[in-house]
Amino acid sequence: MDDLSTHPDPGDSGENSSLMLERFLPYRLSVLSNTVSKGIAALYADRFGITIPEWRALAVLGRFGPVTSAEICSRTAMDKVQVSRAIQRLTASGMVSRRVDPADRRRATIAMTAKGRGVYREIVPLALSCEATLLDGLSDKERETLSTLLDWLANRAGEFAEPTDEDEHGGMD
Amino acid sequence: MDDLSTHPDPGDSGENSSLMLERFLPYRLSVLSNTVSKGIAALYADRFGITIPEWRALAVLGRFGPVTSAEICSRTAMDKVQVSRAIQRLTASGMVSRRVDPADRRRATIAMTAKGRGVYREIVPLALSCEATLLDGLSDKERETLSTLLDWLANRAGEFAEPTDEDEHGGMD
DNA sequence: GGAATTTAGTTTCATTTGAAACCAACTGCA
DNA sequence: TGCAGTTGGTTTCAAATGAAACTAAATTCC
Repeated sequence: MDDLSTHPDPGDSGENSSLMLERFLPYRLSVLSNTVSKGIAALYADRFGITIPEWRALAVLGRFGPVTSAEICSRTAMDKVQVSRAIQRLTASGMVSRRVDPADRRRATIAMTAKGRGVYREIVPLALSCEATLLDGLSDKERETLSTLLDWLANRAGEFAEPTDEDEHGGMD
Repeated sequence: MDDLSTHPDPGDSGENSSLMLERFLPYRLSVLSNTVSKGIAALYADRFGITIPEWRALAVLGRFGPVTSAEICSRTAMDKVQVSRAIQRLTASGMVSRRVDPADRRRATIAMTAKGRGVYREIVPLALSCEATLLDGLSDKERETLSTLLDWLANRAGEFAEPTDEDEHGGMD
């Protein structure tokens, strides 16, 4: 009874005429993701005064060290405007510093400050414990299955989001 | 290699010091959900000129017939402002009609118009086919597992989103 | 060398969103 | 009655967002 079929009544004459929103995969993903994101956003906001885009940028910096905005873009699935604004805020709050690359003066290298590293080191365990809470009670096997399924969906979604290109003029951004 | 552990290096001295964003569950959910939602939103927008909140409202109306705004809220996980605006747009585009309940003149009953029903009947199969595309290639067993896991996560997320009440003054809305 | 193009990142502007205030109608209940 | 809450739903206002325009630097191609 816990399946993924989205029809209310099985004896539903041939063509699909109704739909159970609450079983509809895109809807469920959206609600789940929003619930999780809001919870986490609230946590980050009132404990560290940062938003999710800022956290994502920090996460990249924490793992890969000083990088350019462009690298943050590609590693966080955020667009360049979001990243630009996140960096602005992080700079304003003294978590990161920007220094123009002398070799290519359009680029700037973003690095965490001591303060940024401090916050980062505080957030990481918190983030991990959120994740752990979410997963608590699932076996390793189940977690692996979940992970595999999510990757699967992400791939499929990626495909059908970009309409195979070819008729579309440019790329995305 | 496709597990859900979010650490980069296993030999990571005791306390968690780094995190792989791209394996972090909340992040993955967010990216996945956004990809799916954007794809669908684009589809609905240029084929029917409606947004996702409007689609959700139609989905409820299509399955449960005339209902109040409040019922749309509770069945779509949208808040009353979103619903109010969705109904406004749907009314403007002639998809639904509102009639004030004479018994309680604050309430209004929302019903689909013939036009709304037409659109609804067109969207449903399209929505289902999107979902089918996403799931295409998964066995029934896998789909069921996915569904179960999503429900699980949704429950856990629901818990940790509302901080057990008790210290929080009001509820949420 | 220098005009035309591309690239990195920011800013502008119009729209979307959310929270809180609000309004109007209903429900106690004194 | 009649006035202190509630409740259903809308409006207002400020902040978040996204698309497109823009700036400045680098690169390409004559």
